[in-house]
Amino acid sequence: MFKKPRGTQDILPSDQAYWNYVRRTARAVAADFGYERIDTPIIESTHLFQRGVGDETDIVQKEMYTFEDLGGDSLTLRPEGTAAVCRAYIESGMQNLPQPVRQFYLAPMFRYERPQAGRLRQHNQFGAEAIGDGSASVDAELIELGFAYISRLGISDFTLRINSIADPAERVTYLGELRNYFSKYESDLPGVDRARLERAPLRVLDSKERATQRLADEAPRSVDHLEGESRDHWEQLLGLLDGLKQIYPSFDYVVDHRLVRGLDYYNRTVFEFEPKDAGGQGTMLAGGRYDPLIEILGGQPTPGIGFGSGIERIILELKEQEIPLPERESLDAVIVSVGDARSAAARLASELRSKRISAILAPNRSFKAQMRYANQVQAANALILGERELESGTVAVKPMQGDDPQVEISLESVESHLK
RNA sequence: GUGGGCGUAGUGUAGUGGUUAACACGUCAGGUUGUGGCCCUGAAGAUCGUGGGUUCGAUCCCCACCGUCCACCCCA
Repeated sequence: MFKKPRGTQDILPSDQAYWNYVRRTARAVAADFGYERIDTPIIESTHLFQRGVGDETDIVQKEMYTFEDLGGDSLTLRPEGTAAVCRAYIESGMQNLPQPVRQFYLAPMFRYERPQAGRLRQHNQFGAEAIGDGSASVDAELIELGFAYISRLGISDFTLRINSIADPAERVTYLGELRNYFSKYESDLPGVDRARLERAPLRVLDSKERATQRLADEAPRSVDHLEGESRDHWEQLLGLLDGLKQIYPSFDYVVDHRLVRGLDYYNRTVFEFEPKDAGGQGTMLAGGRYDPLIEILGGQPTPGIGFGSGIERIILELKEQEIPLPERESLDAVIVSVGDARSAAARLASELRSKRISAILAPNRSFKAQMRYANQVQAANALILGERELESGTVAVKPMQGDDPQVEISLESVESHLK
């Protein structure tokens, strides 16, 4: 028997209501903020991710679905959305559009990871990117967008954490201090963190080890190393976020000096939304500023900021919080036929559909079974067509949901009756 | 990639080293002649994840693989 590849999922009809709800909400919120949709290819040149995401990152080093096509080019199933959106920005000359260019995407991402709940090899992201404006108001806008999205979905009890990881130049000095600090306690550090200290000192900050966490709380803070513009930027952002509290009563944030991000291209603002009772793979939405990226990819120096949000994780949280979905679309009519009225029933079904009334034929079974079927599929009405109705040119309309009585109406008026 | 738990009909579970693997839900049929939802009866549906091994004999014991879940790693 064939099975779906490891870490992939069928989104069955029974789950589509969640997907529709989330995607609809994402599109609506994006529209409110003036973000327009962009779709980029599922495959990109491998080089784009090596350059954009960062050659040293885990994503590039060990999680990409990379293959050589028949022409000998190395292609990769996109592991994240930002690099491709930036590529499109450069390639399509979007610097000639009014800045910033606001775009969003709803798209599948691929990473060769070990699956877990909330961690898949193919997952879908709602992402938003604002490119071409480096001011703090854009940072606040993206954070507000993320907040609005999650809130409008009905999710509550989540935390927004923010931090600034400074500009690359400032980070050099900061990283030095950080390394010094942790080196003093090297003997107290668990093995994993000693290794991290060498490879990615920032990562030591968000270690899961208790001992490290205590040390990390007292570690030098990147926000204390901000200078000039990046300091102003940070302070403006905090002011803007405080302003959001006036407008959205439930808006709140915490500055978390241990928040870092895994992708190389981030600078300054980073942020993350996660459920309060977050388990291992809890992060619902995360992003940050990536001012160096466009230039790294060969464009003019252009600031940018964005976030990605895993739809599967959002849906897990919707289920966790038992958030009711808007009513799902149901059939207007199931047509039940008695005796040899079946072809007339088929014709009636077609006529209704041509008038955009949803209608299906009950399966060719006993009358009782057909009625049961109409009930099972939760149709609004059963339309009964038998010899009696054929003779009088009518159809019996039986409402299936409430206790309204069955009525007999002429074939011609069925359409208006159901509408 | 590391460590650990789990893997029995569509779903959720029970069960045993030895003839026909159980229950619930779901599905289908029937409970007479044209009316669903409740109820009753019956039926179909499982090579007990896959492949090896131990044994006279394995769904049950052992190993490997696959899948899934948890923690790490990483990240959305």
